[in-house]
Amino acid sequence: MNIQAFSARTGISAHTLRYYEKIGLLRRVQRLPNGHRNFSEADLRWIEFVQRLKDTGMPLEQIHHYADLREAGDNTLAERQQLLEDHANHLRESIAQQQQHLDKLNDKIALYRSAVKRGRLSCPRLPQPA
Amino acid sequence: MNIQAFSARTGISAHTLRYYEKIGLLRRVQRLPNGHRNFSEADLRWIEFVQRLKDTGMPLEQIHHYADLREAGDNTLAERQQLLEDHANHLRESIAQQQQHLDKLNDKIALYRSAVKRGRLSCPRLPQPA
DNA sequence: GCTTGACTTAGAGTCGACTCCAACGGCTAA
DNA sequence: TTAGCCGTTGGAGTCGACTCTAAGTCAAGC
Repeated sequence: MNIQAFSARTGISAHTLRYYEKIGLLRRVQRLPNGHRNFSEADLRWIEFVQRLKDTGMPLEQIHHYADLREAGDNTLAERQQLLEDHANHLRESIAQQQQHLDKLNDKIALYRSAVKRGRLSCPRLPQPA
Repeated sequence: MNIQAFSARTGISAHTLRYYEKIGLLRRVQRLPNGHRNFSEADLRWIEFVQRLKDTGMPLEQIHHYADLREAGDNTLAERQQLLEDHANHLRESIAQQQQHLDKLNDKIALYRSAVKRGRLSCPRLPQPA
């Protein structure tokens, strides 16, 4: 798979893919005799996992660390598991927080809905004069 | 409330508060005769709302736009409502997406759990030789 | 009167994550 | 054989959001 095809399948720009290889998120990408990258299905599975970590807020540096562990072999399994569990815990908390934010936002929207009907936002403390 | 007290109550650094005022997220902050800022309870409520928008992924530029609308008065109520509803919809989708990511992550962690017991990650296709 | 410390400003620097640029190579089609 | 692509590289530039620095003001305490 050349870089354009891989870009199309991952939704990551060719620029960014080269950048990821440069900083070590993608490693040992095969090359054709002319020097062009030749991405594999394994690269695809890996980059999809990288995307998941990134999309859930893990910094590239930490993903890089995970890649280091992965490269180091089976004696880093426990550390990788720990890393993923910590990340999953953060994610759980973050989702709960976002849900709270959403609830509050919906409260505010409800205020706006009735305010738009009245044409003003402020809610007077006292009944309007007759 | 001086900038330190306001910083303590919001969790936003004094640096960042000045920055927010500079870029127009905080407006018409009162000053003491010596030029020091004197934040009000209304400033507090506003900045907490700003934090909520920011924490849910709204760029400062869009929050700035909301501040513009707010400043323009009651004839922007409908537009503000729309902006918040759009944002709430994005947030809803984002939460669903994050939840999916979490589920997949948990699947992977489950794999790791059993892998750590075995001491290797790969799952052989065939039963082990006797 | 002098130091200390919190505050002020404009503007520069940092950081993470891209994003682009210039200069080049190799393949194909006219 | 030359034009037009697609690919390569190192390195520079951009962007959002801070974060810090330098130089200054001002009030309180010793």
